[in-house]
Amino acid sequence: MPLAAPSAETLGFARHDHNHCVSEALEAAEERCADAGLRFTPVRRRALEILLEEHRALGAYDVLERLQEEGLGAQPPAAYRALDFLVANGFAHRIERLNAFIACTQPGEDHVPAFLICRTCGRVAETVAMPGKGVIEAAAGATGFRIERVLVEAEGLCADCVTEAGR
Amino acid sequence: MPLAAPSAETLGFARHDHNHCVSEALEAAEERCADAGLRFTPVRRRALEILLEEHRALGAYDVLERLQEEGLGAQPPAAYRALDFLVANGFAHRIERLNAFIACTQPGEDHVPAFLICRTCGRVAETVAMPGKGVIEAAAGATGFRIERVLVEAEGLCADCVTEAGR
DNA sequence: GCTTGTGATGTTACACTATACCATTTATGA
DNA sequence: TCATAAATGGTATAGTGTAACATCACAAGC
Repeated sequence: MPLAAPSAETLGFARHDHNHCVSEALEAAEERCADAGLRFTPVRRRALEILLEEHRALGAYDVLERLQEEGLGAQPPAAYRALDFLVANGFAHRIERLNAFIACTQPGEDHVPAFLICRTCGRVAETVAMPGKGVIEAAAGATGFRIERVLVEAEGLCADCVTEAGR
Repeated sequence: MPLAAPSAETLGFARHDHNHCVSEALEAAEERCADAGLRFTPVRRRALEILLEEHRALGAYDVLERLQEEGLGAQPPAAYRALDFLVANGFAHRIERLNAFIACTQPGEDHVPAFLICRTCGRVAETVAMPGKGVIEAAAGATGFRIERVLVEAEGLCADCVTEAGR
């Protein structure tokens, strides 16, 4: 990520103050866990921080590797447990297409997340599936299917990579 | 699948003549391959047939197991190659949520498939994401992201399992 | 303070999913 | 018929995920 200003990186695909974005998200998570009576343990906190550090999806083993460097859990279950906690409580999402995880950019709000995955640079942006579940609800309703969770993932090229490819 | 009539099963979640549904799909595939100059080899044909036999998503190793029984390829690559061919040419879809494959119920037509996955009985129905890619296009457009493929998968309970659970 | 129960963590071992790589065969067109 | 590309056969291994059990830490109640 070649950028001039040290603290300006890309959120999803838009510029923003990343340091601030990370610390703020961590504090918010801390607070929400306290309110909800959830234990925001060191491994969980660090796992979230690792995910927040980049707007890419990281594999469980990528996260594990970094946790290991700091003596926080050495085996796969450690990473999976922390990640499962984050996903279950809305602090992170699992990107099925990539078998990977990414920090949620709008935790706390109840939403149907949708992801834009750049197949070239690997960056991922989270947005919201516009009409919510509406997309598929009609079809589901007709057959009596009760939707509990919807997963929307789009694959393609981000603006930067489109430009790159156009040259 | 406890059903009275032998040839009536469930397409997605709706009743239909399954034998007919299988043979028709196979013939259609045969024809489309001939037209497109694709080679519909025995392994590929049989792999599609295996998928068509049930309206569930089968793992690559499930398919492999059945292929082995008939001497059509013994190693994982055999199954993955056949499945990749089917997916690449629109005869089947990959369900990311399940790391599994399912026969396409509307081959030939250009569509954005959406799946209803019952988390209890494992059956999967294919429908169409109503406003097509529209769901996510707005957000994508704003950031200059160029969508190439959209994946929509809903998880929940099918009508039968809702009834079951309600008891 | 002690106990006790619950949830979190540590650890081993293994199951499942997927692909890189190279050899061989088969079909197709020049 | 030969050259080429595509398909298949096969080995080995990489990558992803979890079951099962032991242990530990913490908070609630005695």
